[in-house]
Amino acid sequence: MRSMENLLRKGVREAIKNLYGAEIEDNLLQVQKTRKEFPGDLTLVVFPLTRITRMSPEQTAHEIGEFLIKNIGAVSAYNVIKGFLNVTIAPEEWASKLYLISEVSDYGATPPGENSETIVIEYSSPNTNKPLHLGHIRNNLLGFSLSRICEAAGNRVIRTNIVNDRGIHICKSMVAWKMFGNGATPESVSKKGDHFVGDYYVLFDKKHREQAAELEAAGATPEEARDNAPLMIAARDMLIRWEAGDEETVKLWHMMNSWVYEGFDVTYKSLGVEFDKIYYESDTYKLGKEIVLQALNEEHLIRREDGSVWIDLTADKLDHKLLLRSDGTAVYMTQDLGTAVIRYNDYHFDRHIYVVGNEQNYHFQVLSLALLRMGFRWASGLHHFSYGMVELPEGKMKSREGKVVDADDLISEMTDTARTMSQELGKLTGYSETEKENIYRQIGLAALKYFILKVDPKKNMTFNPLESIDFNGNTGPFIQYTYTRIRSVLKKAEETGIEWRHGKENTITPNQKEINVIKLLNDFPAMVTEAASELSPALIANYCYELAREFNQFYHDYSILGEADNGSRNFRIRLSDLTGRVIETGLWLLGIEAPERM
RNA sequence: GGUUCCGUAGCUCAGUUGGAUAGAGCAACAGCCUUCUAAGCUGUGGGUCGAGCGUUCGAGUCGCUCCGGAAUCACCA
Repeated sequence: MRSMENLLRKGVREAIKNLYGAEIEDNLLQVQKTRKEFPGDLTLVVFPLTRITRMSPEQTAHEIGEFLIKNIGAVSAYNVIKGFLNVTIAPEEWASKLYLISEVSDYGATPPGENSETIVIEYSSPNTNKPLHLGHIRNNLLGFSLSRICEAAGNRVIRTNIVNDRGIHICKSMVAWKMFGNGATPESVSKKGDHFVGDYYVLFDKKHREQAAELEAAGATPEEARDNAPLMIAARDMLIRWEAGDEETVKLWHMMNSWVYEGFDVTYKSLGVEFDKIYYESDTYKLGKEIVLQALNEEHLIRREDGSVWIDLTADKLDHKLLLRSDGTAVYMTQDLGTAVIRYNDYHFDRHIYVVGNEQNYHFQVLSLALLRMGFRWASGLHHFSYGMVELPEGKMKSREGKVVDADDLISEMTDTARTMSQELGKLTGYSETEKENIYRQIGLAALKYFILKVDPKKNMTFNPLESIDFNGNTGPFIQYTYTRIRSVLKKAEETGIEWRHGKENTITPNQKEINVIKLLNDFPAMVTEAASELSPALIANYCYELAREFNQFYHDYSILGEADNGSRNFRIRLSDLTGRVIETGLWLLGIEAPERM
């Protein structure tokens, strides 16, 4: 549509010049799509022009309309309603538009060029003490989709993950395993490694609360009880030994982390997300400390009497923020400083996008400012992609209390639902069980992914585990279904030996349903660009839905292969083919697979 | 209390730099399969866009003030 809009803009510009002898500013030239209730394709908002024309909006619109009809070939009709000039583009123009864009290879994607940016995207960032849950799913899907969208918009993208593999929370599951595990392993109890370790994290919390309750009953304050419970002492003790490099502790840490990684790999694989480079906090926190100490020497920071190191951000309306503890150990911020510097040295990125929940808005404000203050100018390219939380009807998810929607469980439930539905419909005859299972998986995941990605990332979303995610209507499977219909038509066309690609009839006058689809197809490249600049997978998701819906109407009202006129039939096949390709690309940008049949 | 974000149909969500009579899906009801896949298509009902004031020819969209919800403001990550 953009190219058509530009055509109209140019025409209006000429009209104003010829009729009123005036040049017009861009912001007064408002061209938009015509709303469905009104006849026409594009609408010029005339109100802003009346200042120049010195006539009523209606009169202005009529004069410009007349001029367009006479001078712009593509414009076939116009009408005026109030201050709106609705312009109809000749159906033949849409037809030739389709021929044009259907010949473009990788339609919608821009290859990297001179002006391409290098963008590092960090997402996922799990803790290695518990399995992934629905919140992580949102993070992973957003991050992965963003990476593909940025790539399609012509950027070089590096997908990274920072694994939070050290700290007191990791030690908690280690302590619990050591004390209550009796040497069990994921293999010995046949449990996925991340779930296995996560169970000990939950167990730690349970036992710790029991101990704290005992201490409280014996007269301790709640804080004392929490801090002095034997398990908590053991965890802190283990952290100190870990930082000191104690051999036995480090060995245990390696072993338990490797269990978790094996589990994560399975989940990442079934979610279909990937990374180019994985960073570990245990590798980056030391550099963070060095950077802070160096900046301290250069007088960017403040050292208090107790030895702790701070940055003063009151000038930026923030607070004083701790960068190193009084005992010299690192905090969360310290390691993020280190990670950012390592990444810049690795990739010299133009932009660095952190896909992290909105609970950490403050943290990332501080991170950028702190780096800038320390003289790292590239830190202006840091961007916190802040997304909303996924909540349960009863509130926030809590791993420690086991109140979570587990990622693996949810994925397999989605597959189960897809299997049940598909078997009821019974359309997969001729496929092997393996092929069928793969399709169930694709459909189930599509439902889940679309459900999450269609929502504006900024907004918190509620997930009710009791209400299943839909497979009909505005859903991922609906879009996939449209794709399979198209594939089915194209396959049949091929089997029948129709050579539709050679047809380039210029005599086609498309009907309204066809035009509606072409308009949307024509929008696709602009949608990808916009989704990249807005960082919004939701734009792509909603676009795909709209396209699928529009195509289904066309599909319902007209026969494609049954069309008697060969030119018209070939045109419809071409339309279907491009729609299929755009849907496939659109879904790909969302990380959703497009099955041939379902 | 400070800062940031959110509030649109019973539910889940769209709504482009301000533009026309605020749109989808789910749920409810009524239709459409001897024709390319009915996970589809068509129709009906459902709204003081949290409230008010302001800016404007024009406000769901911008500004201000309230109301409601969330996050954050740790020598936790």
